[in-house]
Amino acid sequence: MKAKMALSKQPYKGARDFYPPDKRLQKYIFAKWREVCESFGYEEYDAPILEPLEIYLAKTGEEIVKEQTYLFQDRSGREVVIRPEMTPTVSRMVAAKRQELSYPLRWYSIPNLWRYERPQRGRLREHWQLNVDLFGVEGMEAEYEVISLVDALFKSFGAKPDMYEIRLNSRKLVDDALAGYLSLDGKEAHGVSKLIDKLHKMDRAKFVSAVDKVLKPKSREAGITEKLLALLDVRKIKELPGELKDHPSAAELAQMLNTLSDAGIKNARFDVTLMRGFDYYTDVVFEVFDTHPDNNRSMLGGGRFDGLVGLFGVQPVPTVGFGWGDVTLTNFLELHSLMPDLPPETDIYAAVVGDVVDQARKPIASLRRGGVNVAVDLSGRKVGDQIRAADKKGVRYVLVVGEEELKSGKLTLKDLDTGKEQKLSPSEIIKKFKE
RNA sequence: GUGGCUGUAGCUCAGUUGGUUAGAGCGUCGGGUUGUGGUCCCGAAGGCCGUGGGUUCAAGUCCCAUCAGCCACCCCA
Repeated sequence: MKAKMALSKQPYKGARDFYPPDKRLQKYIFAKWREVCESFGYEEYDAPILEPLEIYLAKTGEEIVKEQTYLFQDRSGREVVIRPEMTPTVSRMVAAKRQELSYPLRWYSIPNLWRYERPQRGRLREHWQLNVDLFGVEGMEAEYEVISLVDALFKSFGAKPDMYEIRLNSRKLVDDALAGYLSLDGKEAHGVSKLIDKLHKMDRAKFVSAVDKVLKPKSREAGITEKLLALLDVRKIKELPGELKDHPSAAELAQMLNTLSDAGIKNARFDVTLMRGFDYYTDVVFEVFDTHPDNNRSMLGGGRFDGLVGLFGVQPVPTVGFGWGDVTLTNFLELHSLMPDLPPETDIYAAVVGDVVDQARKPIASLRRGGVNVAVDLSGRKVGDQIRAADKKGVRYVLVVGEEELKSGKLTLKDLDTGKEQKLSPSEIIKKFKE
Protein backbone atom coordinates (compact mmCIF):
# COMPACT_ATOMS: atom_id res chain seq x y z
CA MET A 1 0.00 0.00 0.00
CA LYS A 2 1.29 3.38 -0.90
CA ALA A 3 1.82 6.03 1.73
CA LYS A 4 -0.38 9.06 1.43
CA MET A 5 1.25 12.02 -0.19
CA ALA A 6 2.14 14.52 2.49
CA LEU A 7 0.45 17.90 2.34
CA SER A 8 2.78 20.69 1.32
CA LYS A 9 3.77 23.05 4.10
CA GLN A 10 4.86 25.73 1.70
CA PRO A 11 2.85 28.83 1.01
CA TYR A 12 1.46 29.25 -2.48
CA LYS A 13 4.08 30.00 -5.13
CA GLY A 14 5.25 33.58 -5.03
CA ALA A 15 3.27 34.36 -1.89
CA ARG A 16 4.50 34.64 1.66
CA ASP A 17 3.50 33.43 5.10
CA PHE A 18 3.89 36.12 7.69
CA TYR A 19 5.07 34.60 10.96
CA PRO A 20 4.96 37.04 13.89
CA PRO A 21 8.42 38.51 13.26
CA ASP A 22 7.59 38.96 9.56
CA LYS A 23 4.26 40.48 10.44
CA ARG A 24 5.97 42.87 12.83
CA LEU A 25 8.13 44.12 10.00
CA GLN A 26 5.07 44.55 7.80
CA LYS A 27 3.29 46.45 10.55
CA TYR A 28 6.33 48.67 10.94
CA ILE A 29 6.40 49.44 7.21
CA PHE A 30 2.68 50.08 7.00
CA ALA A 31 2.80 52.30 10.09
CA LYS A 32 5.50 54.50 8.53
CA TRP A 33 3.62 54.68 5.27
CA ARG A 34 0.42 55.70 7.04
CA GLU A 35 2.12 58.16 9.36
CA VAL A 36 3.90 60.06 6.59
CA CYS A 37 0.96 60.05 4.16
CA GLU A 38 -1.38 61.28 6.86
CA SER A 39 1.10 63.98 7.83
CA PHE A 40 0.56 65.38 4.31
CA GLY A 41 -3.20 65.18 4.73
CA TYR A 42 -3.77 62.00 2.69
CA GLU A 43 -6.73 59.82 3.64
CA GLU A 44 -6.77 56.04 3.51
CA TYR A 45 -9.27 54.17 1.36
CA ASP A 46 -9.72 50.55 0.33
CA ALA A 47 -11.63 48.48 -2.21
CA PRO A 48 -12.37 44.87 -3.14
CA ILE A 49 -9.51 42.66 -4.25
CA LEU A 50 -11.61 41.50 -7.21
CA GLU A 51 -12.46 43.65 -10.21
CA PRO A 52 -14.21 42.88 -13.48
CA LEU A 53 -11.82 42.14 -16.34
CA GLU A 54 -12.99 45.12 -18.40
CA ILE A 55 -11.57 47.67 -16.01
CA TYR A 56 -8.04 46.58 -16.99
CA LEU A 57 -8.67 46.05 -20.67
CA ALA A 58 -9.46 49.72 -21.13
CA LYS A 59 -5.91 50.85 -20.47
CA THR A 60 -3.70 47.82 -20.98
CA GLY A 61 -3.44 45.35 -23.80
CA GLU A 62 -5.77 42.38 -23.64
CA GLU A 63 -2.99 39.83 -23.92
CA ILE A 64 -0.99 41.25 -21.07
CA VAL A 65 -4.00 41.21 -18.79
CA LYS A 66 -4.93 37.66 -19.70
CA GLU A 67 -1.40 36.33 -19.39
CA GLN A 68 -0.22 38.17 -16.34
CA THR A 69 -3.18 38.34 -14.02
CA TYR A 70 -5.20 35.91 -11.98
CA LEU A 71 -8.20 35.76 -14.24
CA PHE A 72 -11.13 33.40 -13.75
CA GLN A 73 -14.86 33.08 -14.06
CA ASP A 74 -17.12 33.31 -11.07
CA ARG A 75 -20.08 30.96 -10.70
CA SER A 76 -22.23 33.15 -12.90
CA GLY A 77 -19.66 33.28 -15.65
CA ARG A 78 -18.41 36.81 -14.96
CA GLU A 79 -14.78 37.40 -15.87
CA VAL A 80 -13.03 38.38 -12.68
CA VAL A 81 -9.46 39.55 -12.08
CA ILE A 82 -7.59 39.68 -8.80
CA ARG A 83 -6.31 43.24 -8.87
CA PRO A 84 -2.77 43.52 -10.24
CA GLU A 85 -2.60 47.24 -9.52
CA MET A 86 -4.68 49.83 -7.72
CA THR A 87 -4.80 52.67 -10.23
CA PRO A 88 -7.86 51.51 -12.22
CA THR A 89 -9.71 50.82 -8.99
CA VAL A 90 -9.05 54.21 -7.48
CA SER A 91 -9.88 55.89 -10.77
CA ARG A 92 -13.18 54.02 -10.76
CA MET A 93 -13.90 55.14 -7.22
CA VAL A 94 -13.16 58.77 -8.00
CA ALA A 95 -15.21 58.63 -11.20
CA ALA A 96 -18.18 57.19 -9.30
CA LYS A 97 -18.27 60.20 -7.00
CA ARG A 98 -16.80 62.68 -9.44
CA GLN A 99 -19.30 65.41 -8.62
CA GLU A 100 -19.51 65.17 -4.86
CA LEU A 101 -15.83 64.87 -3.96
CA SER A 102 -13.99 68.05 -3.18
CA TYR A 103 -10.64 68.65 -4.78
CA PRO A 104 -7.77 68.48 -4.36
CA LEU A 105 -8.37 64.95 -3.25
CA ARG A 106 -5.54 63.27 -1.35
CA TRP A 107 -5.92 59.52 -1.09
CA TYR A 108 -3.68 56.59 -0.24
CA SER A 109 -4.09 52.85 0.17
CA ILE A 110 -1.98 49.77 0.94
CA PRO A 111 -3.56 47.05 -1.18
CA ASN A 112 -2.23 43.56 -1.72
CA LEU A 113 -1.82 42.96 -5.43
CA TRP A 114 -1.39 39.76 -7.46
CA ARG A 115 0.26 39.08 -10.76
CA TYR A 116 0.67 35.75 -12.47
CA GLU A 117 4.30 35.34 -13.38
CA ARG A 118 7.48 33.69 -12.26
CA PRO A 119 8.81 35.12 -9.01
CA GLN A 120 12.25 36.69 -8.96
CA ARG A 121 14.27 39.08 -6.88
CA GLY A 122 12.16 42.04 -5.87
CA ARG A 123 9.09 40.60 -7.54
CA LEU A 124 6.68 38.09 -6.11
CA ARG A 125 3.21 37.05 -7.13
CA GLU A 126 1.61 38.73 -4.16
CA HIS A 127 2.88 41.97 -2.76
CA TRP A 128 1.65 44.97 -0.89
CA GLN A 129 1.99 48.37 -2.45
CA LEU A 130 1.60 51.83 -1.07
CA ASN A 131 -0.50 53.77 -3.54
CA VAL A 132 -0.66 57.53 -3.24
CA ASP A 133 -2.67 59.79 -5.53
CA LEU A 134 -3.40 63.48 -5.65
CA PHE A 135 -6.46 64.27 -7.74
CA GLY A 136 -7.60 67.58 -9.17
CA VAL A 137 -4.42 69.65 -9.43
CA GLU A 138 -3.26 70.61 -12.91
CA GLY A 139 -0.11 72.49 -12.06
CA MET A 140 3.33 71.29 -11.04
CA GLU A 141 2.51 71.96 -7.36
CA ALA A 142 1.01 68.47 -7.47
CA GLU A 143 4.22 66.84 -8.65
CA TYR A 144 6.18 68.85 -6.15
CA GLU A 145 3.97 67.78 -3.27
CA VAL A 146 3.98 64.11 -4.23
CA ILE A 147 7.74 63.99 -4.70
CA SER A 148 8.26 65.74 -1.38
CA LEU A 149 6.06 63.09 0.16
CA VAL A 150 8.15 60.36 -1.45
CA ASP A 151 11.28 61.89 -0.02
CA ALA A 152 9.74 62.17 3.44
CA LEU A 153 8.79 58.49 3.23
CA PHE A 154 12.34 57.45 2.51
CA LYS A 155 13.68 59.58 5.31
CA SER A 156 11.14 58.09 7.72
CA PHE A 157 12.80 54.71 7.21
CA GLY A 158 16.15 56.20 8.12
CA ALA A 159 17.38 56.45 4.51
CA LYS A 160 20.14 58.95 3.80
CA PRO A 161 20.09 60.98 0.57
CA ASP A 162 23.04 59.06 -0.88
CA MET A 163 21.12 55.77 -0.62
CA TYR A 164 18.51 56.68 -3.23
CA GLU A 165 18.09 58.93 -6.20
CA ILE A 166 14.92 60.54 -7.51
CA ARG A 167 14.84 60.67 -11.30
CA LEU A 168 12.48 62.88 -13.24
CA ASN A 169 11.39 63.13 -16.81
CA SER A 170 8.45 64.32 -18.85
CA ARG A 171 6.51 62.21 -21.29
CA LYS A 172 5.46 65.32 -23.16
CA LEU A 173 9.06 66.35 -23.53
CA VAL A 174 10.07 62.91 -24.79
CA ASP A 175 7.15 62.73 -27.19
CA ASP A 176 8.06 66.09 -28.67
CA ALA A 177 11.72 65.14 -28.80
CA LEU A 178 10.93 62.03 -30.81
CA ALA A 179 8.18 63.40 -33.03
CA GLY A 180 9.36 67.00 -33.34
CA TYR A 181 13.08 67.25 -32.75
CA LEU A 182 13.94 63.89 -34.34
CA SER A 183 11.02 63.93 -36.81
CA LEU A 184 10.10 60.31 -36.22
CA ASP A 185 6.74 58.96 -37.25
CA GLY A 186 4.45 57.23 -34.78
CA LYS A 187 5.76 53.75 -35.35
CA GLU A 188 9.40 54.78 -35.13
CA ALA A 189 8.79 56.82 -32.00
CA HIS A 190 7.09 53.90 -30.30
CA GLY A 191 9.91 51.52 -31.16
CA VAL A 192 12.61 53.94 -30.09
CA SER A 193 10.92 54.69 -26.79
CA LYS A 194 10.75 50.97 -26.04
CA LEU A 195 14.47 50.75 -26.72
CA ILE A 196 15.27 53.73 -24.54
CA ASP A 197 13.46 51.96 -21.74
CA LYS A 198 15.97 49.11 -22.09
CA LEU A 199 18.95 51.33 -22.72
CA HIS A 200 20.81 50.42 -19.55
CA LYS A 201 20.46 46.70 -20.28
CA MET A 202 22.55 46.71 -23.43
CA ASP A 203 25.82 48.16 -24.60
CA ARG A 204 26.15 51.05 -26.99
CA ALA A 205 26.74 49.04 -30.15
CA LYS A 206 23.79 46.79 -29.55
CA PHE A 207 21.55 49.76 -28.82
CA VAL A 208 22.65 51.50 -32.01
CA SER A 209 21.97 48.50 -34.18
CA ALA A 210 18.58 48.00 -32.53
CA VAL A 211 17.72 51.64 -33.17
CA ASP A 212 18.81 51.34 -36.78
CA LYS A 213 16.45 48.44 -37.18
CA VAL A 214 13.53 50.48 -35.89
CA LEU A 215 14.28 53.57 -37.95
CA LYS A 216 13.24 53.88 -41.56
CA PRO A 217 16.02 54.35 -44.14
CA LYS A 218 15.05 57.96 -44.57
CA SER A 219 15.59 58.66 -40.86
CA ARG A 220 18.86 56.76 -40.76
CA GLU A 221 20.22 58.71 -43.67
CA ALA A 222 19.21 61.97 -42.02
CA GLY A 223 21.58 61.15 -39.13
CA ILE A 224 18.77 60.64 -36.64
CA THR A 225 20.64 57.88 -34.81
CA GLU A 226 23.51 60.22 -33.94
CA LYS A 227 21.09 62.93 -32.92
CA LEU A 228 19.27 60.48 -30.67
CA LEU A 229 22.48 59.26 -29.02
CA ALA A 230 23.51 62.84 -28.30
CA LEU A 231 20.11 63.51 -26.78
CA LEU A 232 20.31 60.46 -24.53
CA ASP A 233 23.68 61.62 -23.22
CA VAL A 234 22.14 64.80 -21.88
CA ARG A 235 22.34 64.86 -18.10
CA LYS A 236 21.02 68.32 -17.38
CA ILE A 237 17.99 70.17 -18.64
CA LYS A 238 20.02 73.14 -19.81
CA GLU A 239 22.11 70.83 -22.00
CA LEU A 240 19.05 69.85 -24.03
CA PRO A 241 19.60 70.51 -27.73
CA GLY A 242 17.84 73.04 -29.92
CA GLU A 243 14.21 73.83 -29.35
CA LEU A 244 13.90 71.21 -26.57
CA LYS A 245 15.70 73.53 -24.21
CA ASP A 246 12.74 75.91 -24.44
CA HIS A 247 10.08 73.21 -24.16
CA PRO A 248 7.48 74.12 -21.53
CA SER A 249 7.89 70.76 -19.77
CA ALA A 250 11.64 71.26 -19.63
CA ALA A 251 11.13 74.62 -18.00
CA GLU A 252 8.72 73.10 -15.51
CA LEU A 253 11.09 70.30 -14.63
CA ALA A 254 13.95 72.75 -14.16
CA GLN A 255 11.76 74.85 -11.94
CA MET A 256 10.76 71.85 -9.88
CA LEU A 257 14.33 70.64 -9.41
CA ASN A 258 15.16 74.08 -8.07
CA THR A 259 12.23 74.06 -5.71
CA LEU A 260 13.15 70.59 -4.46
CA SER A 261 16.73 71.65 -3.98
CA ASP A 262 15.64 74.71 -2.01
CA ALA A 263 13.63 72.38 0.20
CA GLY A 264 16.78 70.36 0.89
CA ILE A 265 16.02 67.55 -1.55
CA LYS A 266 19.25 67.44 -3.52
CA ASN A 267 19.27 63.82 -4.69
CA ALA A 268 16.82 64.47 -7.51
CA ARG A 269 17.90 64.80 -11.11
CA PHE A 270 16.65 64.97 -14.66
CA ASP A 271 16.87 61.71 -16.62
CA VAL A 272 15.89 61.93 -20.25
CA THR A 273 15.99 58.13 -20.58
CA LEU A 274 13.31 57.52 -17.96
CA MET A 275 10.25 56.05 -19.70
CA ARG A 276 8.00 54.16 -17.31
CA GLY A 277 6.15 52.01 -19.79
CA PHE A 278 4.45 53.88 -22.54
CA ASP A 279 0.76 53.93 -21.94
CA TYR A 280 -1.12 56.11 -19.53
CA TYR A 281 1.32 58.72 -18.23
CA THR A 282 0.64 62.10 -19.74
CA ASP A 283 3.48 64.34 -18.56
CA VAL A 284 5.89 64.17 -15.63
CA VAL A 285 7.15 60.72 -14.68
CA PHE A 286 9.49 59.86 -11.83
CA GLU A 287 11.20 56.91 -10.24
CA VAL A 288 13.29 56.36 -7.16
CA PHE A 289 16.41 54.27 -7.67
CA ASP A 290 18.37 52.37 -5.08
CA THR A 291 21.99 53.52 -5.34
CA HIS A 292 23.31 50.32 -3.77
CA PRO A 293 25.30 48.42 -6.43
CA ASP A 294 23.58 45.12 -5.56
CA ASN A 295 20.11 46.53 -6.04
CA ASN A 296 20.49 49.13 -8.72
CA ARG A 297 16.89 49.25 -9.73
CA SER A 298 13.77 51.27 -9.55
CA MET A 299 11.91 50.86 -6.28
CA LEU A 300 9.08 53.28 -6.73
CA GLY A 301 7.54 54.88 -9.75
CA GLY A 302 4.81 57.27 -10.66
CA GLY A 303 3.83 60.32 -12.55
CA ARG A 304 0.97 62.29 -13.96
CA PHE A 305 -1.92 60.50 -15.61
CA ASP A 306 -4.69 62.88 -16.46
CA GLY A 307 -6.81 60.56 -18.52
CA LEU A 308 -7.80 57.60 -16.39
CA VAL A 309 -10.76 58.90 -14.45
CA GLY A 310 -12.23 60.07 -17.75
CA LEU A 311 -12.29 56.49 -19.05
CA PHE A 312 -15.31 55.93 -16.83
CA GLY A 313 -17.38 58.37 -18.84
CA VAL A 314 -17.04 61.40 -16.64
CA GLN A 315 -15.10 64.59 -17.07
CA PRO A 316 -11.36 63.82 -16.59
CA VAL A 317 -9.57 64.66 -13.36
CA PRO A 318 -5.86 65.54 -13.45
CA THR A 319 -3.94 63.10 -11.26
CA VAL A 320 -0.42 62.58 -9.96
CA GLY A 321 0.38 59.36 -8.16
CA PHE A 322 2.87 56.62 -7.45
CA GLY A 323 3.17 53.06 -6.18
CA TRP A 324 5.82 51.56 -3.89
CA GLY A 325 6.03 47.83 -3.26
CA ASP A 326 6.89 46.24 0.07
CA VAL A 327 9.29 43.74 -1.51
CA THR A 328 11.60 46.31 -3.07
CA LEU A 329 11.43 48.37 0.10
CA THR A 330 12.45 45.37 2.21
CA ASN A 331 15.40 44.71 -0.11
CA PHE A 332 16.38 48.34 0.28
CA LEU A 333 16.19 48.25 4.07
CA GLU A 334 18.26 45.07 4.21
CA LEU A 335 20.99 46.27 1.88
CA HIS A 336 21.38 49.58 3.67
CA SER A 337 21.21 48.08 7.18
CA LEU A 338 18.02 49.95 7.93
CA MET A 339 16.12 46.95 9.25
CA PRO A 340 14.70 47.82 12.65
CA ASP A 341 15.03 45.51 15.60
CA LEU A 342 11.40 44.96 16.44
CA PRO A 343 10.39 43.55 19.80
CA PRO A 344 7.09 41.71 20.19
CA GLU A 345 3.99 43.64 21.11
CA THR A 346 3.98 42.07 24.60
CA ASP A 347 5.24 44.45 27.31
CA ILE A 348 5.35 42.01 30.18
CA TYR A 349 5.65 38.25 30.52
CA ALA A 350 4.10 37.16 33.81
CA ALA A 351 5.82 34.26 35.56
CA VAL A 352 3.53 32.66 38.07
CA VAL A 353 5.23 30.98 41.02
CA GLY A 354 3.37 28.27 42.81
CA ASP A 355 -0.30 27.45 42.55
CA VAL A 356 -1.56 31.03 42.43
CA VAL A 357 -2.78 31.50 38.88
CA ASP A 358 -6.27 32.31 40.11
CA GLN A 359 -5.15 34.97 42.57
CA ALA A 360 -2.77 36.45 39.99
CA ARG A 361 -5.64 37.25 37.64
CA LYS A 362 -6.79 40.39 39.39
CA PRO A 363 -3.55 42.37 39.43
CA ILE A 364 -2.79 41.25 35.88
CA ALA A 365 -6.23 42.33 34.68
CA SER A 366 -5.68 45.75 36.21
CA LEU A 367 -2.41 46.08 34.32
CA ARG A 368 -4.20 45.31 31.07
CA ARG A 369 -6.91 47.84 31.85
CA GLY A 370 -4.09 50.32 32.30
CA GLY A 371 -2.90 49.67 28.77
CA VAL A 372 -0.03 47.29 29.50
CA ASN A 373 0.20 44.17 27.33
CA VAL A 374 0.68 41.14 29.57
CA ALA A 375 1.17 37.50 28.57
CA VAL A 376 0.83 34.96 31.37
CA ASP A 377 2.89 31.80 31.60
CA LEU A 378 0.43 29.01 32.26
CA SER A 379 2.88 26.14 32.37
CA GLY A 380 3.52 25.93 36.10
CA ARG A 381 7.22 25.49 35.33
CA LYS A 382 10.04 26.67 37.53
CA VAL A 383 10.57 30.43 37.58
CA GLY A 384 13.86 30.09 35.77
CA ASP A 385 12.19 28.29 32.90
CA GLN A 386 9.46 30.89 32.72
CA ILE A 387 12.02 33.70 32.59
CA ARG A 388 13.88 31.85 29.90
CA ALA A 389 10.65 31.61 27.92
CA ALA A 390 10.21 35.39 28.17
CA ASP A 391 13.79 35.95 27.08
CA LYS A 392 13.38 33.65 24.12
CA LYS A 393 10.27 35.45 23.01
CA GLY A 394 12.12 38.73 23.21
CA VAL A 395 9.85 40.23 25.86
CA ARG A 396 11.88 42.65 27.91
CA TYR A 397 10.04 42.62 31.24
CA VAL A 398 9.14 39.69 33.45
CA LEU A 399 6.62 40.04 36.22
CA VAL A 400 7.07 37.54 39.00
CA VAL A 401 3.85 36.78 40.83
CA GLY A 402 3.93 34.44 43.82
CA GLU A 403 2.68 34.14 47.42
CA GLU A 404 4.98 36.92 48.53
CA GLU A 405 3.79 39.41 45.92
CA LEU A 406 0.12 38.62 46.38
CA LYS A 407 0.42 39.16 50.12
CA SER A 408 2.25 42.49 49.86
CA GLY A 409 0.47 43.81 46.74
CA LYS A 410 3.87 44.72 45.30
CA LEU A 411 4.77 42.77 42.20
CA THR A 412 8.32 41.93 41.21
CA LEU A 413 9.18 43.49 37.85
CA LYS A 414 12.40 42.28 36.32
CA ASP A 415 14.09 44.05 33.42
CA LEU A 416 15.84 41.38 31.36
CA ASP A 417 18.03 43.94 29.63
CA THR A 418 19.59 45.18 32.86
CA GLY A 419 18.85 42.23 35.11
CA LYS A 420 17.44 44.60 37.73
CA GLU A 421 14.32 43.99 39.78
CA GLN A 422 11.81 46.37 41.32
CA LYS A 423 8.87 45.82 43.64
CA LEU A 424 5.97 47.83 42.31
CA SER A 425 2.22 48.05 42.73
CA PRO A 426 0.10 47.58 39.59
CA SER A 427 -0.59 51.31 39.35
CA GLU A 428 3.11 52.09 39.59
CA ILE A 429 3.78 49.62 36.80
CA ILE A 430 1.10 51.20 34.62
CA LYS A 431 2.65 54.59 35.21
CA LYS A 432 6.07 53.28 34.26
CA PHE A 433 4.83 51.89 30.95
CA LYS A 434 2.94 55.04 30.06
CA GLU A 435 6.21 56.95 29.88
C1' G B 1 5.94 31.84 -21.25
C1' U B 2 11.87 30.94 -22.25
C1' G B 3 16.71 29.78 -20.22
C1' G B 4 20.50 28.78 -16.25
C1' C B 5 21.65 27.11 -11.24
C1' U B 6 20.10 24.51 -6.78
C1' G B 7 17.07 20.75 -3.68
C1' U B 8 20.46 15.99 2.50
C1' A B 9 17.54 17.48 10.14
C1' G B 10 13.70 23.57 11.81
C1' C B 11 18.31 26.66 9.74
C1' U B 12 23.48 26.70 7.43
C1' C B 13 25.91 22.95 5.26
C1' A B 14 29.50 17.98 5.14
C1' G B 15 28.82 13.27 2.85
C1' U B 16 35.42 9.98 -0.98
C1' U B 17 35.91 6.80 -7.82
C1' G B 18 28.12 4.35 -6.43
C1' G B 19 29.62 0.10 -1.16
C1' U B 20 27.09 -1.67 5.88
C1' U B 21 22.92 1.15 10.87
C1' A B 22 23.14 9.20 7.37
C1' G B 23 27.11 13.54 9.86
C1' A B 24 28.42 18.49 12.12
C1' G B 25 27.35 23.37 13.95
C1' C B 26 23.35 26.38 15.30
C1' G B 27 18.30 25.99 16.90
C1' U B 28 14.46 22.98 19.69
C1' C B 29 13.32 19.96 24.04
C1' G B 30 15.08 17.73 28.82
C1' G B 31 18.65 17.62 33.00
C1' G B 32 22.66 20.17 36.22
C1' U B 33 17.31 19.58 43.57
C1' U B 34 12.58 22.70 45.41
C1' G B 35 11.63 31.74 43.59
C1' U B 36 15.38 34.09 38.73
C1' G B 37 17.11 34.07 32.00
C1' G B 38 21.54 34.96 28.72
C1' U B 39 27.37 31.80 29.71
C1' C B 40 28.98 26.80 30.71
C1' C B 41 28.44 21.24 31.22
C1' C B 42 25.53 16.64 30.14
C1' G B 43 21.66 14.29 27.36
C1' A B 44 17.53 13.57 23.88
C1' A B 45 14.34 14.16 19.96
C1' G B 46 14.41 15.37 15.04
C1' G B 47 15.94 12.72 7.96
C1' C B 48 10.86 8.35 2.50
C1' C B 49 18.59 12.58 1.07
C1' G B 50 12.11 17.34 -2.75
C1' U B 51 8.81 13.57 -5.45
C1' G B 52 8.20 9.55 -9.16
C1' G B 53 10.49 6.29 -12.38
C1' G B 54 15.06 4.00 -14.48
C1' U B 55 20.30 1.83 -14.58
C1' U B 56 22.93 -1.51 -11.02
C1' C B 57 24.36 -7.08 -6.92
C1' A B 58 24.13 -2.14 -4.56
C1' A B 59 21.83 4.87 -5.52
C1' G B 60 22.07 10.63 -1.07
C1' U B 61 25.78 9.79 -5.07
C1' C B 62 24.52 8.02 -12.14
C1' C B 63 20.18 8.86 -15.97
C1' C B 64 15.07 10.68 -17.14
C1' A B 65 10.74 13.10 -15.67
C1' U B 66 8.25 16.12 -12.30
C1' C B 67 7.64 19.65 -8.39
C1' A B 68 9.76 23.61 -5.62
C1' G B 69 13.29 27.59 -4.72
C1' C B 70 16.81 31.14 -6.58
C1' C B 71 18.66 34.12 -10.78
C1' A B 72 18.09 36.21 -15.59
C1' C B 73 14.91 37.06 -19.93
C1' C B 74 9.82 38.47 -21.42
C1' C B 75 6.76 41.92 -19.00
C1' C B 76 6.22 45.56 -15.65
C1' A B 77 0.24 48.12 -14.35
